[in-house]
Amino acid sequence: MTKTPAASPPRSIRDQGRDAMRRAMLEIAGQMVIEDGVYALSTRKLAERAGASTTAIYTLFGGKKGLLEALCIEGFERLGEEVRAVDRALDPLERLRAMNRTYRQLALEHPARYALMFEQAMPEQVHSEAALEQAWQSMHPLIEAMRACMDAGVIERGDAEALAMKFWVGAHGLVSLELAGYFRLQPELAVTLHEQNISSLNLKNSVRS
Amino acid sequence: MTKTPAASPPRSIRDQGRDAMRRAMLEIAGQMVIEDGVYALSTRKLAERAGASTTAIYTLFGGKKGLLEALCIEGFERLGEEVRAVDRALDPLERLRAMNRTYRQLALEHPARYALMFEQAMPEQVHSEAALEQAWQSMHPLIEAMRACMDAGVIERGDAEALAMKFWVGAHGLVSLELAGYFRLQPELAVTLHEQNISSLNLKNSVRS
DNA sequence: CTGCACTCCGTAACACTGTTACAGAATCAT
DNA sequence: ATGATTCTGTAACAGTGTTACGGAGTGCAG
Repeated sequence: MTKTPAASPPRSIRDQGRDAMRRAMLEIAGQMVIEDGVYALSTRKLAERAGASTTAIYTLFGGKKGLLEALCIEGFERLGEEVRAVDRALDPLERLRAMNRTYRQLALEHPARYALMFEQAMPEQVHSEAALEQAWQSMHPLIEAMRACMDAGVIERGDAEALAMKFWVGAHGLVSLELAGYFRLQPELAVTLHEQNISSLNLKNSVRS
Repeated sequence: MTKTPAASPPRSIRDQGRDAMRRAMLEIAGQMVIEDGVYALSTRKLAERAGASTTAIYTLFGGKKGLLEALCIEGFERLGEEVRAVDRALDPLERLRAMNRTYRQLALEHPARYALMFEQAMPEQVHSEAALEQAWQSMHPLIEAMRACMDAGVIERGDAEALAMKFWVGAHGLVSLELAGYFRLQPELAVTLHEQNISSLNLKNSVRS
């Protein structure tokens, strides 16, 4: 029940309006989260700003949980895009570093959105299969960059996916602690540890940029 | 204003009762969080279960934020104790592994408490200096174990604190993602990555347990 | 174009939440 | 014992997510 559509392309006029409304609400909701945090996002305020009623949220998203899940998926889409958009002309290893910076920057810029994606911000919210799939998708550019490094000979050949995963876990751990405030007293330590996280990939020696 | 005491030992009868009440409420609140999640912890329900009124929470903790912060600090205390209690007779490296397992197990056992400690579960909740200090304290046994490994010659000598930090960041990243459900599809991957996290410390070769 | 079936939306309500003003009770210092 | 002070319970306020219920709008047959 309350299954979110978006499966087939919109046909009727109603569905067009419905889809537009969905997009608009998602946009506004995203803004609200970014500006004032997850807890500033209430069904009533969102409905008011969108010129709709709270009921719409239930028909469009199936409640607040569904809304948050949609926001989560959207967040991963954007993350994937941003990471993928990192300059392809860069040196492979440098590109990896740039991706790392992008990842961290995105998280620090919009902590609330990051929290929405990586923590279960709501009661018993379990990330849906769709969200997990999108998260996996957003990691593909990283795997690609890892392969490029291997091809270029700056990283020892091996399982690119596993290595990307390891790298991602490290970066996430750092960002997560940084967002929670645990590097507040020594901000530059975070940067150092990020660099270490890159170094801990099987870098072939004599490579320094 | 509303500064939480606990600085000097309780003197008057009032303060004794006050302190007992504080402990009791903290205990109950902890149970509620562990059993039904952070969002099941409401000032009203807590007051009811403790046989008090919501107002007490404000005089004892300074509101819900203060209550959560107290829970957070308590969580770090317990974490520190559990990690410190890992069998000292073990092989140093094995002890490190055991600490890792304890850490992960504690997190998986009480995810809500872990989230409380490492994510900002409430609106604009910023971990207080006291909480950060307690978090740092809870890491000391790990540093100690790291030094033991260096003394035993299984890990290359170096900055034990920095290495412990690196190790902790990796473990936290893994646990955090696991709690968020990102290893749901491949549970044993988490274990593998934890093992990798240990291996990525500067292990001297030919050491395998 | 007319009816009919249907789906959606707004109003208003319900049961909650955190927080606090106010007055009464309990405790402390004198 | 008296006065000052501090705490506590009641009740209220403003805000939350959610939903039952009618009315409005759309899409499809005739």
